Amino acid sequence: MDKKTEQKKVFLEIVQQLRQLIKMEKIQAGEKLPSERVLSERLGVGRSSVREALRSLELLGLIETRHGGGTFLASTHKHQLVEILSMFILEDEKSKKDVELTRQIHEKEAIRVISCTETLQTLPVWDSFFVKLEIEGTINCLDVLREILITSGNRLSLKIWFQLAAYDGDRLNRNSTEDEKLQIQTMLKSMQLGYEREALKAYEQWMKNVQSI
Amino acid sequence: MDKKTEQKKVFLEIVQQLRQLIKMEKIQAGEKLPSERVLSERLGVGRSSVREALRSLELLGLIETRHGGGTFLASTHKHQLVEILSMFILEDEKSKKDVELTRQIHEKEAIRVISCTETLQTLPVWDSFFVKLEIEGTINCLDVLREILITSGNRLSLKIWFQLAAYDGDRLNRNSTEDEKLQIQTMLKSMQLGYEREALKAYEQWMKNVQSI
DNA sequence: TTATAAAAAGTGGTCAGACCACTTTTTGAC
DNA sequence: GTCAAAAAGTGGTCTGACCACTTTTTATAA
Repeated sequence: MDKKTEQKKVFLEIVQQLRQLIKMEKIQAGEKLPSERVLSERLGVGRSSVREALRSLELLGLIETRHGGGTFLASTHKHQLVEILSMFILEDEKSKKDVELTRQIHEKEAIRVISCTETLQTLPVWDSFFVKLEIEGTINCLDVLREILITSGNRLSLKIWFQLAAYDGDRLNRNSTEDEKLQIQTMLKSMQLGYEREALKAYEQWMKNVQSI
Repeated sequence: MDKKTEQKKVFLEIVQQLRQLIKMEKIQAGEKLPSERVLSERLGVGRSSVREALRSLELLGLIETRHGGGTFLASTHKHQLVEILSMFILEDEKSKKDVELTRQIHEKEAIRVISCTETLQTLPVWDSFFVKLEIEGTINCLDVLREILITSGNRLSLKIWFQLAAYDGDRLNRNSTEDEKLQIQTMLKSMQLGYEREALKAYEQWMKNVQSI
């Protein structure tokens, strides 16, 4: 017998089933979920149990509920989560640092991958960043990193990065400063030319800059 | 008026109040919380509302509940946020290759960190691995990697690695072959001496070996 | 026909009560 | 003093009810 699953909490199973349902019905971000009453009937459980599962997911920011409107699959998981986490979990600096370091682990690896792959180096998107930097003089830091992660091609790493950026990326979701402009340009140019170590060096300089903000 | 807060979700306020209560009563990790019925009375809300808040905190791993026993404040850092998120992330990410690559991202970074930190290089655990390899001629691959991840000191990275290893690490949870013995020894020795690149090279050779198994 | 307001239906928010399963505490017989 | 039975305490779940709010439908007036 599978003793590990047979004693699982029921409301956790509901969470699982909800995940399955979302997958089966191909519910996209922002779209509506079945109502609580419908869910309780379809899953064969009481409405209160459904609500316990939904409230958990809401606290995680995975769904959004509108009084009288319905329940919706969240487009961006962030809202209360950061608040709750900082309230209970991320109280000590060590945890915050770990989130930042782990996010950077994925960013550095993406830079390495791109610097070692010619087909990724020559993508037009990097040039478009240069153009934007020259014309507007600045660029959204998070946009640059997101593009790097996307380009690197590891979708799982990208998903993890999204989660980490949701906690830690506030300092990055802004336009770059004058100092950063140079570091970003150096990093992108090195990446394009396949200079892995130079790209990483410029990235680390950039991140030092970010820390002081 | 503070219109932003006056319309907040009630169950979120209960979460807040619970936190206050924990602080006020100086409830330590592992200690018991008031029962659901008592809480609903003290907070002036229905028991189901209390439960919705408690279930949310349980999903985050901040509290533990024992059927018939009570609700207890979880010991710190036992939160299963990563586990929950990985449930949602890994569920629809079927690419085994991405899981493997991402797991290796974390392993490589851990090797880098140790190779650059003298206090980590000189830990006796590495020597114990050498002794075990010489006496028994083999060692559990997963044990070596786990120790590396633990030693690197990034608890979040470690948590993510555990999840990835649970999906992908079956091939690693075994004793090393004769070929691998050399690669592991080279990797560990290079790490001890601070030879980052050599350690990574040996690691990558090792992983190539793993793939063919 | 179109526009608008009223009514109805749908949905989340909350509460109260009931019953079950399990654990802890108390009781009482030995 | 021991130990088993009974009682009390507690979490787990379901049902039904009512409220507040939103969306849809319907009815009325322009």
